Amino acid sequence: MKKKPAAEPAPVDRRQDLVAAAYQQIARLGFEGLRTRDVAAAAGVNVATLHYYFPTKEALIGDVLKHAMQRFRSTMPASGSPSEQLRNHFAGIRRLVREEPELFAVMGELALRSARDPAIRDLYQQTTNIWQSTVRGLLAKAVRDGLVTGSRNLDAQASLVVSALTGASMIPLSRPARLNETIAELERSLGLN
Amino acid sequence: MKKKPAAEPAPVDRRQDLVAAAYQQIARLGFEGLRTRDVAAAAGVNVATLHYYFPTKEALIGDVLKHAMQRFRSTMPASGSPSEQLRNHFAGIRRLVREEPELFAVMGELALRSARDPAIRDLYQQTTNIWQSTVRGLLAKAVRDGLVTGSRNLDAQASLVVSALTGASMIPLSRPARLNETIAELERSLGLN
DNA sequence: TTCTGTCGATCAATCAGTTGATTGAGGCAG
DNA sequence: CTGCCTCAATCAACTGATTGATCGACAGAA
Repeated sequence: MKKKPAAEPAPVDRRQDLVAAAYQQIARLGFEGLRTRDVAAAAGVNVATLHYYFPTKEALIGDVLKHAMQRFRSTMPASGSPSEQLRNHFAGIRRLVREEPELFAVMGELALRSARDPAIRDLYQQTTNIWQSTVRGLLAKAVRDGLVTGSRNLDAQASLVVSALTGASMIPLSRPARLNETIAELERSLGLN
Repeated sequence: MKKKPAAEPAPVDRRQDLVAAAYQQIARLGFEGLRTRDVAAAAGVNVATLHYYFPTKEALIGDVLKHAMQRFRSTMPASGSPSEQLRNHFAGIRRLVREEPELFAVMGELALRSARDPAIRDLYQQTTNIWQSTVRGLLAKAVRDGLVTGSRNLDAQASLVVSALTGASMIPLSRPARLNETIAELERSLGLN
């Protein structure tokens, strides 16, 4: 009665469901509040089933981590002139914060945990390193094309961009407008207007 | 043998010791790894003694929160011209990150937790609101005195400062130089050189 | 039959918080 | 001073609840 065992057209990917459930749980309650039972229940299965797909809780977290990082990389710029790409990147983050705030809650949790957990640190740092050098590369190209008011220090500019976006997206804001203001001022200071 | 019961000049403030122990524990392991027994042991007392001073774990965390926030406010600028105060503020944070990194680990934990815990949210947001408006006030004064290259939007500039410093200090950095670069670029973009 | 997926039941470990007892310092009456 | 009382502070041991993980059973598909 509680489940139709057969004739299910979409065979539901349990693995994916469990990762998604854990992801939501972390977004709402942090790692502190992550319970295997709750994750299993949210995915509509028994705890034992969770352990059928993931040997340990850590293994499940590993998959959540991969999922979050991959999701985050989708904000990386793609096409257009360098300064357009930068503006699109900023707009992409702004949109993602609005439409998918859970991602940044999870990213924040992962960022803090990366200080203690080597497995998380590797993937997290890899992602932010790519981020930083991507921004730096775009700034370099933009300067070369004479599109922005170039500073002498591209590393410093890229660091400011990454720091500001990190701080404004991953940390809960007391001032709701802060993200928009931060991005606006970032664009101004880079001469992207 | 382990303690001189009488004639003790410093009668050890247990309450303070317990808060300090919890503070260090959070800095090292996050809220996830905060165990009342470990805190008590680190303070050299029994769990029951901890509960003698703090009715619950939450009450203990409350005192840790107050301690951390008060500590953080010590970076707030004090004297000098507006632009000097801003530079001093940045230097103060840079120094504190170097000399007392635990504070920012704890601040990061509290910041994330503030999204779920109303008790933490109140104090945390109050602190960041004061921070933001202090920076904004200094920028306003600096512009009035003609000391910096003023932008039209002081709120946006203050938001960038707060976002960038938050992101560069509370989130573990993959790129160690990022904090210095961020501050340097912040000063440049505000015309503080 | 055998393999895959699922579940109810259960275990061992861990945790926050409690209980009852002990210790030592200070007050104070004799 | 001495003996008695009180009380803040402390501890060892326990409780009740929760948690991650495991086991054996069982159903359906191949």
